[in-house]
Amino acid sequence: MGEQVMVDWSARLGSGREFVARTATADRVADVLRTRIIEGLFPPGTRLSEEAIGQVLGVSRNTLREAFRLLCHERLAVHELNRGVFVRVLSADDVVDLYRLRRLIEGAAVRAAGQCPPGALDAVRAAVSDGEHAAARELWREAGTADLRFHQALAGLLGSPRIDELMRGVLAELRLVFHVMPSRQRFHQAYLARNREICELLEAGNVPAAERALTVYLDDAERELVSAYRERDVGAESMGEAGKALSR
Amino acid sequence: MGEQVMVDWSARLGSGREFVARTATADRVADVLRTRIIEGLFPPGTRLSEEAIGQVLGVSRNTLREAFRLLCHERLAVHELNRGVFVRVLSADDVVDLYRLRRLIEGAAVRAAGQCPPGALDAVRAAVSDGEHAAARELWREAGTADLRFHQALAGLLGSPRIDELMRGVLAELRLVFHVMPSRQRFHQAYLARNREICELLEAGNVPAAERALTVYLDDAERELVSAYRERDVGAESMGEAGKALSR
DNA sequence: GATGGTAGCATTGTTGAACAATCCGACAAG
DNA sequence: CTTGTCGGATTGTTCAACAATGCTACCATC
Repeated sequence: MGEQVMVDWSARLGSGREFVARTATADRVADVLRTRIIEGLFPPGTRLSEEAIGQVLGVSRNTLREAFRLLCHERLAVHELNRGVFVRVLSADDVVDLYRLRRLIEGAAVRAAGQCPPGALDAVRAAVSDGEHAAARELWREAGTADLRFHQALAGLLGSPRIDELMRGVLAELRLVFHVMPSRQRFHQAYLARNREICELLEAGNVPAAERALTVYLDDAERELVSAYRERDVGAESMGEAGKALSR
Repeated sequence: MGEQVMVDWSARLGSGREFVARTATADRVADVLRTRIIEGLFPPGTRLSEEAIGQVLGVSRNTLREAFRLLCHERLAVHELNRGVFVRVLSADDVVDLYRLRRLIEGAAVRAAGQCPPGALDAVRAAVSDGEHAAARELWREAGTADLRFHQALAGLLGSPRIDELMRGVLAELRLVFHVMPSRQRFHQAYLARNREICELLEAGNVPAAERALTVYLDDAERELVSAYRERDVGAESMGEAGKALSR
């Protein structure tokens, strides 16, 4: 008899558990570094010195190394033995692969939007209008994050925790790509209108049209990024090709 | 003049780079623990003691902790603050989520098999016959790994490094699920014939039929695993429900 | 008998120092 | 211009120490 209420308690208390349970320092350090990397304070290629960062953040080298491992596992950094960890610098191939994943995930999400419960699109709609408001006030940084949150919400339609985290990782990697591009503010702004279009098509239940719009969106974005890479590469042909190949 | 041959050298040497570069001990430790976990030597729920394992493997606690972080990030273990790390014990919800991911990945892979270059199905075909040979000789362990390799090869048709690694993680988690099931040998064996069917349909270019067969395959497997969980859960209701819920 | 406190022990969290191994740049020699 | 070589700087790894936390058993109280 009392059984039911106890289960009820535990279910509601469980949601607050991650609040009471403080996180380990290594996790917090990883969080800090992750945001620093994503926000561009550490440009791709930057070396993350154990001693320097450890001193600034006030943590020991051992703890810091645990955090580095996590970042490397998330592909935000790379670990070269006896040389240290560096902020990841992505190649054009990486961009292609990332958009392959996006097509897979977001495409499935749009197709699944048909049999979603009402209210599932709330987060999507909110991200769209947030982006527009930010753009109207010329807050380009906010507009960019809103753009990414739109696609995160899109992936969320699948209702899968693993896909949510996968998408988080994909978008984090993508932000690394954006930093290579000049003026990423304009880049995001150009796509805000398309976000609204996709959102409205979904609300109207027109899944095929939404899927087509999404495909065009992703194809255009990928093309733009890859061509930006091509231009940048021909501009940096000062170093010998052989040395470049060996350095990877 | 000599430029061309140098580029040639570097391209071929680059493939051997990961051979010469020894891996760090933390990575090797993580490898060992990973195989121990997925082979079932450490059953789900087992606590991984820092001192005990560190002593056996001859590594220091700090190095071991780096390895633990990796395993937690791969979802093969969970880290509870001030309590240690435990081999992950998956819930029925996890099974559902994992099969959602499998449907997404493998479904896309089968659909992409149409425009794959000839020879792309070689790995798939090899996994199928390996599994049959192993089953014929009643090597159930080998048959099980061949089954998983079949699906890994299927995902490989997408030609995406990230999806390959994602699939590796998904299958590793699933092996954790299999250990909960009694007699996982029989489980895999029953699906070997379906693997051949899917493979032959793909070789014949009949993509829609292959996709249907795959869907049935995944639905059946998921149903079987989830029902096994349900049975196990009602059998283990000796412990209070509230306590069980809070322990997560 | 059930609840609540408390002391002790084992384990984890984190740090700092230490030493070996490795990389990198500079500089000299052919 | 290439090839050794040397020294400084950084990473790889271990060890020892201490604080913080969790667990268990025991005891007291109602």
